[in-house]
Amino acid sequence: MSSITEVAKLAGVSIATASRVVSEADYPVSAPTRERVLEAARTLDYVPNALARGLQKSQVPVVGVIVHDITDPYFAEVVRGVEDAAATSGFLVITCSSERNPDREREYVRLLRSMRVAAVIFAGSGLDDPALNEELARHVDGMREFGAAVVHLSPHALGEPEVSVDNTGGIAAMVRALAGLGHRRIAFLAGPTSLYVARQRLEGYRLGLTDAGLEADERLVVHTPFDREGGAAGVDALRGSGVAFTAIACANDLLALGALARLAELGVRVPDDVSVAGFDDIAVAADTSPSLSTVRVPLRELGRHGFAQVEHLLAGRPLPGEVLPAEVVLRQSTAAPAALPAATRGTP
Amino acid sequence: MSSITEVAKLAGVSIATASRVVSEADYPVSAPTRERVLEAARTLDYVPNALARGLQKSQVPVVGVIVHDITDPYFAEVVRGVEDAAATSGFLVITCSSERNPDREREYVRLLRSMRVAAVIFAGSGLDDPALNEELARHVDGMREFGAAVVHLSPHALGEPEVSVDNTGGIAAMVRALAGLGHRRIAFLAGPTSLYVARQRLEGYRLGLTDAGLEADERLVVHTPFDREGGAAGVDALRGSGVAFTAIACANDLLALGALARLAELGVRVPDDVSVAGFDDIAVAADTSPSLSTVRVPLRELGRHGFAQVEHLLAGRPLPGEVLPAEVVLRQSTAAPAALPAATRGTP
DNA sequence: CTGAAAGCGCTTACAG
DNA sequence: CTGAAAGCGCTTACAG
Repeated sequence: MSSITEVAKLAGVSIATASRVVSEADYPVSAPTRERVLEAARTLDYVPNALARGLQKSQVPVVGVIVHDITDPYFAEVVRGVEDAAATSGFLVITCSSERNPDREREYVRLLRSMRVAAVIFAGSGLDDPALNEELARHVDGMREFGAAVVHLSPHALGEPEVSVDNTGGIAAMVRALAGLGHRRIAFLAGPTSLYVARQRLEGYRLGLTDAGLEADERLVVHTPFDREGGAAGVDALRGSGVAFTAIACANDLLALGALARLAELGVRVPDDVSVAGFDDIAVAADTSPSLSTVRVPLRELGRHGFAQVEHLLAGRPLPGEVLPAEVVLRQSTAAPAALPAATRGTP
Repeated sequence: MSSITEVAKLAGVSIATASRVVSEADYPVSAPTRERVLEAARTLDYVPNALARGLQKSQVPVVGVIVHDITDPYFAEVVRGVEDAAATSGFLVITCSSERNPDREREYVRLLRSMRVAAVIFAGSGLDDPALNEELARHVDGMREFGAAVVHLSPHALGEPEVSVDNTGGIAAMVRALAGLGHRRIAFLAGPTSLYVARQRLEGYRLGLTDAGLEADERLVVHTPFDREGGAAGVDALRGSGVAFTAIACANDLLALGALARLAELGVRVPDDVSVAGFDDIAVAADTSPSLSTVRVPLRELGRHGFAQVEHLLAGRPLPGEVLPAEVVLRQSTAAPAALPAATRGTP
């Protein structure tokens, strides 16, 4: 693997000049000299050493993305958005599936620091874990100190996210849509209590209820983990409690998928017996049967904007905070409640 | 951010000694000295600079994974396996969604080379593109030359994959299973012709047909891209051709998902009117309705074994090539063909 | 067991 | 416009 020294030698110039040419530095080099260096680099198949350059600059063109789990379609989509934007700028993307495990998260941040990555994007929501957050704050300060950009894509303990999605408004809109179909008893699979994003969505549920003039009933709110199993467990909890409901809004699509599967097992028809709605609009939401009504969140966009913010931060001109819109998408899993007299359907 | 120089100073030793302690070098250092260095590192919150170390060693503890698309559940699962194994060894994982685009793939490999990553794992299958493969071969040679490990997880132009999955055997087993249910006319959505992995699976289809004593009919084989849209298009092509079939085997789950969706739109009942089977067993396969019969491939395992191979390669002791088993999983999307007299059902 | 020194491959004031 | 030289933070023969 040839180094800049060899390129310089072949071109008959100093390594300083060679460096200026190949690194596209903003520094005058005569056209013929430049051409000779470029030619030498080409014939030697020169690939600059990013580590040497990074050591100099205390920074490599790499962005780390901390996600809950890359196999969760939500995060895969966000990471893809980051990747696409990053590729355009010659940045590489490191994915870190922390499983929301403080130890794993800690370890990943440590490794990213040791790599002197130019930026870290926290794609997952913050956990309400004071000890972890304190340590994270230390690391984040440490990273910013040496010039790294830190960007959050969802609510967390350390401040406002730089880019995020309208969680509260999105869920509220879905609840209003369900109310608009005639539902009065709308249950909510709220996800874990310890996650800030889940709290925002729960707030959205309450807001939607208020907007629709419906009364809140805490027995209709079930907390479970944010996955398929949680959705199934939520359905069981709801049915076990004996409380009446005609629709289930879910804080994310994975919960809705789990709920759909469990209801099918139980022989409960969707949407005939109960309506189900998700949140996120991951790719499979359109492929389930019945297809899932949900709230579309521009996830890839979220990743792209996250990286855009990184670039602005690195350039010293941070963009103002940004909240991406969420939009209700009604598919087959929601309908007017069966028990309702036809006349009242559709009037909220 | 403190450096080893400061640690050495605080501990009152040379940087050589400090280095030997913090890098856990295999070199004798007296216990009390060691303790003082460790103590100093702790109080200074010392995080070693991986770039400086990597510059020395011409290698950083990072593995790049080239995938088709991280939002494709197949690849997300493989990457997760790599990540889990890598984390155990203190390696970070860079994901590169190349979209099977030669230019993107080229550019990613170049960036990975410039980063001096310790290894590159090609998770996606090879493309039959001579120009690209020639260039890839050059890069791969270049990487191996400076000590990087290169591992392939599926068939490609440059040789046998180090770790892979029994594509041919898996599809053949599924075809035999369908024949076992009584199907005689089994169509095959084969994916793209230019992908080596698709060719292996097509071979598996033919093998399964032969095993079951069924005749091949080329009109039953449809080539489309490896995604949902391809599955829908495949169904249309099959129906448009007017050829008779009672089952559709698909070369991957995404095709099957697309087929399922299109059949539902068309009012064709699955499995009553036609059986559908996939390949890979991605997470959603169990959640569709009807749930998808498929071939389970240990994807996370594939990623884990891929990284294990990387470590062995880096240690200079490559593991022998390995083919992971694939296993038929029958769910709701397959059944005996309706037209068949009950007496003959189940006998192949 | 300990340390002084060279060197990994770049970038960038500084001098010309 | 060009180049000599210092330095980024480590590791590792080499000498003691």
